[in-house]
Amino acid sequence: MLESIMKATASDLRYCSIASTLSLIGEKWTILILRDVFHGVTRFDEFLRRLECSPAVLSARLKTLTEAGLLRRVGYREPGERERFEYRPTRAAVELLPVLVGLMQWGDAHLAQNGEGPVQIRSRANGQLVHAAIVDEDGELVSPRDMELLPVARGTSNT
Amino acid sequence: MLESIMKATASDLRYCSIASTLSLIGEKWTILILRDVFHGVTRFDEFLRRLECSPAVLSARLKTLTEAGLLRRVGYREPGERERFEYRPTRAAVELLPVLVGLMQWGDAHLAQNGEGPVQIRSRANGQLVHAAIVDEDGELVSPRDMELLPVARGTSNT
DNA sequence: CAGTATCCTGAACGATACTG
DNA sequence: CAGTATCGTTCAGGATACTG
Repeated sequence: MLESIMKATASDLRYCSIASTLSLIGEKWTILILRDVFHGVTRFDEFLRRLECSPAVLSARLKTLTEAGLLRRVGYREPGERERFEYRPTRAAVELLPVLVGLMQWGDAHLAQNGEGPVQIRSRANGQLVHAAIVDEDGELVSPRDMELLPVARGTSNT
Repeated sequence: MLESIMKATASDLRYCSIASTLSLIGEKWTILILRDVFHGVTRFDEFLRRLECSPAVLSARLKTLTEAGLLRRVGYREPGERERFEYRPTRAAVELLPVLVGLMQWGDAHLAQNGEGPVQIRSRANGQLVHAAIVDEDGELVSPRDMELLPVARGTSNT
């Protein structure tokens, strides 16, 4: 039943956007940094305490994420201190939320002891639990079996 | 504006479901294998050709994914041949689709040349493009700023 | 506090040869 | 065809010391 959800002609998947995105954020700590950013963490020291990774790795990942436009460095200065920086999510980072929420809910459902994890995400509007889903342009839910995968011709027909 | 999307008390994130899920499927080739599975790839040799990874790595990942319940091995036998196996996605794998679609659309939007990737996913019902989103229990879209993150007490209050 | 520099280890990966 | 076995390498990451 499931094998026919998507059936592609052999489009060139080496240029696949999944692979591209993973090459940017697929390293071990990167998504966890983003997770903490959405938890409100902004400062180097706090990332370090919560992630328990090495400062060198943290520094490198923050730099990559900043250069990629997922975080922006915002200067601040406590009175009498030198300028320091906070790391805040950009709109591009927010657009990764479905991925983060999707990873979380999958782990909740399949890896947590009783099917629920240590964190819930609710809508402020009505208190309902939220979840990642696939929707069409009208916002209507699309079932996996109704999804059709289409390779996009590129650089062949026009000029 | 964005920093307050979620604001958590310091719940213990080492047991975070995002981290758990990533520890299972966060290795370099795993998600790309799943991608190909949803493209209809089922056989070892075809994975190998499309992924261009080493057979040892492929074998190990297929095993992990099968043991984790994301793929199932289905025997088949061509007449006169010995039994061989196909790898097909389980329901648990289908539940990862929002993650895959989310990764793809983020790459399309932020890494592809002209904002579109080599593959489109459309709804068979109405031909519309689909995308990963965050919805509430009624299926209504939830904006990131309306999301509220709540730590779940565990093992403290009852008994 | 907010990082950078250095050294080291291990694991993931690539290449390749081999097997039923 | 569908894998397993072996070997070598590279690179991410851990530990730790250091700097403005």
